[in-house]
Amino acid sequence: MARNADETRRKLVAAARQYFAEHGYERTTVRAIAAEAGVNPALINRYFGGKEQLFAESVSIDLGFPDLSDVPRDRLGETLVRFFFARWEGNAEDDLLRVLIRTAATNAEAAERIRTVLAEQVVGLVTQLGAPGDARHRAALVASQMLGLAYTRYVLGLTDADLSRETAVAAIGATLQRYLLGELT
Amino acid sequence: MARNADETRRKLVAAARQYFAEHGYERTTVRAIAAEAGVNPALINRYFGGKEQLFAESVSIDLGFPDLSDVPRDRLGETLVRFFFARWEGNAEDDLLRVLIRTAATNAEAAERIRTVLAEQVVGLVTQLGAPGDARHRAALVASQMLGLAYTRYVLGLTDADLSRETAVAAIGATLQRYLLGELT
DNA sequence: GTCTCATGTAAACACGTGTTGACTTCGCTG
DNA sequence: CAGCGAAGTCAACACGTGTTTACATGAGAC
Repeated sequence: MARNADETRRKLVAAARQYFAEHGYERTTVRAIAAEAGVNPALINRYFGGKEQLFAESVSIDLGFPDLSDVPRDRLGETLVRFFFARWEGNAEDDLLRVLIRTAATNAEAAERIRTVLAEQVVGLVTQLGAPGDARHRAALVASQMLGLAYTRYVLGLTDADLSRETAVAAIGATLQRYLLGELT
Repeated sequence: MARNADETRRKLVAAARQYFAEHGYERTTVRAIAAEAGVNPALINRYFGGKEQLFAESVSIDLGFPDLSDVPRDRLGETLVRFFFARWEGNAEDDLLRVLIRTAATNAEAAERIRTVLAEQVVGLVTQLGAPGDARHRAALVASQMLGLAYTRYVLGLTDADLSRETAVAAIGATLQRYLLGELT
């Protein structure tokens, strides 16, 4: 057994993300996480203080919006949808967004996290674009469409057969375009 | 103690819907349901066979789309959004849709239920409207937007301050209109 | 009124959970 | 190489869960 505290912590966080993403907070057990990490369950308490803290530490999130300054303003919506598809399907199973969407359904802290992300990052993006009207409203609209797409795809499990990638990019891109910059009346 | 099996079953189902809607499947306990119903926990097993079956029996769902035949075709989207707002905010706390959205996050059976509802009722509606292209795609788009709205409102807890009712009706109504009947390219 | 059986009660069971504390073992420092 | 502290192990604990079982009791039939 190689003894290295940092490595062990890293392995635990990785395993935690995977399990939390797949099963949500309640249904994942510390024993399963520890097993996946190849580590003793007691070490979760030693290093993180408990399941709750491991969750908090594992699920930090940054949407990491790309630089949109050189994107034509009339293609922002499409770009955003493509960006999210790429992000979601880049890392296979441990995406933090998925953890939160799944977990927020029954965990108040996770829901609060998402709200914070929306308030800080999405509202920020919208404000930066300088569209007329209430930036919060526009941000909430964008969130409702994007979280809905994420929910149907990654929680319900709808596939390309139900909604092909190209159709989604085109149709939802147009929607986001309007939510970001268009007329809302 | 009034002894009436049917009444007891009814009380249990009502309490179950409330708790499942509020906390999801995993976090609600049969003891809590029984307490809310003012009934002995053992009766859940006597009458339903267990927690799983009580859940299944409590959460049956029918979207109950209104008759849309006399709605002008260019106002279908708006009508649909208004319908959903009315439906969601009609019954205060025991809405079955909320149960499912929350629970599907970690419960495979609930996710399957929603998929069935979409496949049968939403695809049915779209087909009936006779729009060009793949009805499944259009239905999935509608679902992504409506479930996203439900998720941000009733799971994340965004309020009218984040997205006013009128803005939602107008903006999302226009989106649904396009998803139902418009050009998707 | 009494008998009977569905209805309701109470306690315990079996199990899985997160967590803890005492112990062992490795790796480094002198 | 010896000693010591950090890293890891093991077993048990305390608790909450869904469920079952044996028992009490009320309501309706005759």
